[in-house]
Amino acid sequence: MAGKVAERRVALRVALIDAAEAEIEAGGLSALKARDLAKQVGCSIGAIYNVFDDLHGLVLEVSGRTFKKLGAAVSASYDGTEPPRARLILMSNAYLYFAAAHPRLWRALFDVQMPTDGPVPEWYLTSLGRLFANIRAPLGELYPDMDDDALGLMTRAMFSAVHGIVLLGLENRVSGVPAEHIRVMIAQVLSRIGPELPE
Amino acid sequence: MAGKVAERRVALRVALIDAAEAEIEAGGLSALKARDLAKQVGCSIGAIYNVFDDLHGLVLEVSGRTFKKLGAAVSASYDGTEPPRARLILMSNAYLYFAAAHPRLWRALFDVQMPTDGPVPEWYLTSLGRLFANIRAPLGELYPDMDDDALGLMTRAMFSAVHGIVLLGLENRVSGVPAEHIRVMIAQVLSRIGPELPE
DNA sequence: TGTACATCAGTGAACGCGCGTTCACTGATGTAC
DNA sequence: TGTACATCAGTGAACGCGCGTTCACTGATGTAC
Repeated sequence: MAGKVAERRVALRVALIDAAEAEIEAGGLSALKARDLAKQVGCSIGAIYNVFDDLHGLVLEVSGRTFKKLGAAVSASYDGTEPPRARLILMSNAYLYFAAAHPRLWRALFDVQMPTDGPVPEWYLTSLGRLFANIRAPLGELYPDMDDDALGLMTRAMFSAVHGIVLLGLENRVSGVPAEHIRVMIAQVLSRIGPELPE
Repeated sequence: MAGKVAERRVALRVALIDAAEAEIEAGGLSALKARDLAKQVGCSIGAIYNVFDDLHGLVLEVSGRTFKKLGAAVSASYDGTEPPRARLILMSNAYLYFAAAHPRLWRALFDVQMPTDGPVPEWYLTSLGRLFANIRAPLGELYPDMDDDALGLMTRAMFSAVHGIVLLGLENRVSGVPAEHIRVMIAQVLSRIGPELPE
């Protein structure tokens, strides 16, 4: 049974990621404490550092997981038969509901300090790329004459716009409102996105 | 000269606010340290607490100032004769340029912890109200049949959308791009905001 | 199968650092007479 | 104007706390023979 130790290592890793996720979901990134994690999974503080380089590695692991779930939620929100504008709205609503259901995990996605040396990790770019591809397709249908660069910018613009509406909508500060209102705001903007208008 | 002491108090307050602003502009909210401030204005650490309850009060003061400047920049960006869509774009660009010129002060605006008891301070609501009024007017021209509630939501939606585009655009993470590209993204979205479209 | 040894997971007290805030003290400023 | 006193701005060393991370030690697991 050469694997008994290795198995335990893996189990500890998973347990720690689970615990970190729960911790972040409950109190946000800043609520993640080594001592709490150790208590929650029933190991010593030192054991964490046998399995992770530091807490930050743990946070990245949680964020990777969150991003995958978010991508899955968005992908599952449409079936591809909808007209493009409707599809954009469906995806945006999926984004909104995910963010509303897991506000702190979602926030953590944008608050994690990315490693400063070898830039943004691979899983991040992959997940982001997948998300953007989902948005780009209907925009391509909507604007068949747009060239690739413009479409790329438009994709980022649409994502950012929806993100902004969800972000400020979920905060109490600027315009904290019920999710239903946020849904309306998204629809207000997206359902008015048409061909370019003069003036 | 009953005022000599009082004058010094005021001068110290102002110097501290100036120093805090410089500190935040240079390194973000988290770079604000009591020791640095004291060194910068040439007073002792304790003197800060003679004039402010705590560092947080100082941060609020800086944020109030930033918000005023931001509002002034947006207000100055149009003269009211432009067609509404063009005016929205002018204001958005002013917002973008302010954020790009003072990214950390601007970020601090959204990151300051608001007092938990008596909610958001008065200056914040006033500044925000003024900003929203600027946006609401052209939207009202654009959608004369919209009722007040819908116009309110639309105002928040437009602000949030532009905010999102600027926010993610200025970050290196999701879609860090030169300001010129961000300008294009804003225009792409805003110049397509028209009447509601079927489907 | 049994024994001796090596490895490394596991432990948690202790280290180290950053940093906001306090507090006992001092001396300049202002007031009373 | 001069003197005695009170106030309070100003000082900076020290407190206190949180918290990530280390490290010397232990004991279970796996390996060699």
